[in-house]
Amino acid sequence: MSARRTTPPVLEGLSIRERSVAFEDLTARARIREAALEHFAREGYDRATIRAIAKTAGVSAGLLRHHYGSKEDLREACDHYVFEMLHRVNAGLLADPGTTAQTRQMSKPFGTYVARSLADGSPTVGPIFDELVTMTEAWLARADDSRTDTPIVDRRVRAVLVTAMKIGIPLLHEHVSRSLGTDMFGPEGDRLIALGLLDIYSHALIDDDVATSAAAGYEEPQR
Amino acid sequence: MSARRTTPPVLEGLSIRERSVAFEDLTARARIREAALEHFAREGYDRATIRAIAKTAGVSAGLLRHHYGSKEDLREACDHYVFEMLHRVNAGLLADPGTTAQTRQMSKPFGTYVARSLADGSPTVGPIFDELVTMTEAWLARADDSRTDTPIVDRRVRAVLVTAMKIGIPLLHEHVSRSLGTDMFGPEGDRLIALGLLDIYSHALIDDDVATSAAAGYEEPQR
DNA sequence: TCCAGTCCTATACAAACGTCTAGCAACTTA
DNA sequence: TAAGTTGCTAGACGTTTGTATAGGACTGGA
Repeated sequence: MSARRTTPPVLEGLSIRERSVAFEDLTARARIREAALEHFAREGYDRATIRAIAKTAGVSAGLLRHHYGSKEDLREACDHYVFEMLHRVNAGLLADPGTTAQTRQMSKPFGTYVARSLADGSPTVGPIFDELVTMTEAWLARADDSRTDTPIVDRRVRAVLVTAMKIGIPLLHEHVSRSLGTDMFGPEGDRLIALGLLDIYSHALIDDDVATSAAAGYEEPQR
Repeated sequence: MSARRTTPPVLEGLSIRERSVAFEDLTARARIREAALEHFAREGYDRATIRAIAKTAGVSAGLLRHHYGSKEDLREACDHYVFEMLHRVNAGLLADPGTTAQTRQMSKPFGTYVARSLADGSPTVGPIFDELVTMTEAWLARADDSRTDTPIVDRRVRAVLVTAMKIGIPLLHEHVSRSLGTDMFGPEGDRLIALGLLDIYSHALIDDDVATSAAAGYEEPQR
């Protein structure tokens, strides 16, 4: 297939479903992993079944066990895979921050998987959350520079909250899409969300004096 | 038990676990409901089992079925119960907005249940999300009044995002608590989060011009 | 006293699940 | 050619799950 390559160089060899390489051309082992990522992200770890994943991958349930051992081992393999993928995406973004919109689109399936895994309580995704918090913290540092007053709580705390909040959106994709009137993973929903987040992040949602007076009630433990 | 009543009048007859009435004094039917709320909120619908809920309630699995029919019916009963509770809390807050800190604490178990149900895809909690969005929308209206520029997206869209983000925090309570170094449902974590949210909501996180330039890339569909 | 209804337990059942074993076919290596 | 390794399927096993049924204990009214 020599069609014009639409994959940005940053994501070379990263995603599968969205790239030019066909799903059927993958090895069975890779197909199982892709199918597992899909099922885990969409249905969660518990609802997803070995047999359904195997069926999506076009193999038997026995082969899945042959390659990955157990369901828990399969999840760990997916976690490590996504972990490495996100690192590569991140490194690529640092080197070439131009193609943000496209990479956003490409890394989306990984994002939903991470979000779902975090909510499901996967034992190995904790470091990913911590890393996202650290990235947010560095991002918040810039905002704190152009700020006159002193924040009432540590930057780390705010980074944790912003990170968790951001992940909440794909976690509630069903209700977000319904309320938006369009699929939030589609191009229209994606645009709405991106613009909405930019607007929210660039404006204060409550008055400063209202916030400080409300914060006063929390400064000392309530009786 | 004639100890000083700590329950604010707003929540009269609302929560159970945190009130003076003992869990053992409830009818079996109520104990089952309370146990189900606890298990569904903590473990999610799939991981929670009929038998475990019955054991927590101190009854047999058969009695659970006798009172509630099926697991799905039990979930619906919990949904409707929480739905009504939140309405009463909301009505009470409108009538007497003074005891916000305490009511926050009291309505927290319901909040985590709603959050988990929304993420689990419960069929009957959709309206709750829509209602929360509407409340957020009214709340955003005040912020829009004291604003000079025109928002780039509809207020409804921003309300949806803010609502989903807020719910994301209890959904990721495990990682939030770990990153915070303290249980986010404890008094210390609760204070940190309340203050953190106030700080975040009362300040812009990115510069306005940066946002507008970034938004420009989304105004027209990318090629 | 009898009877009907309610509350409750114990046990059984069918389905679905993760896991395991046996075995076949193709390819590689000695 | 023989033996070993790898990729793969089919089927069975034991457990757990939601659900169903039979029956006991208690209560209130006729």
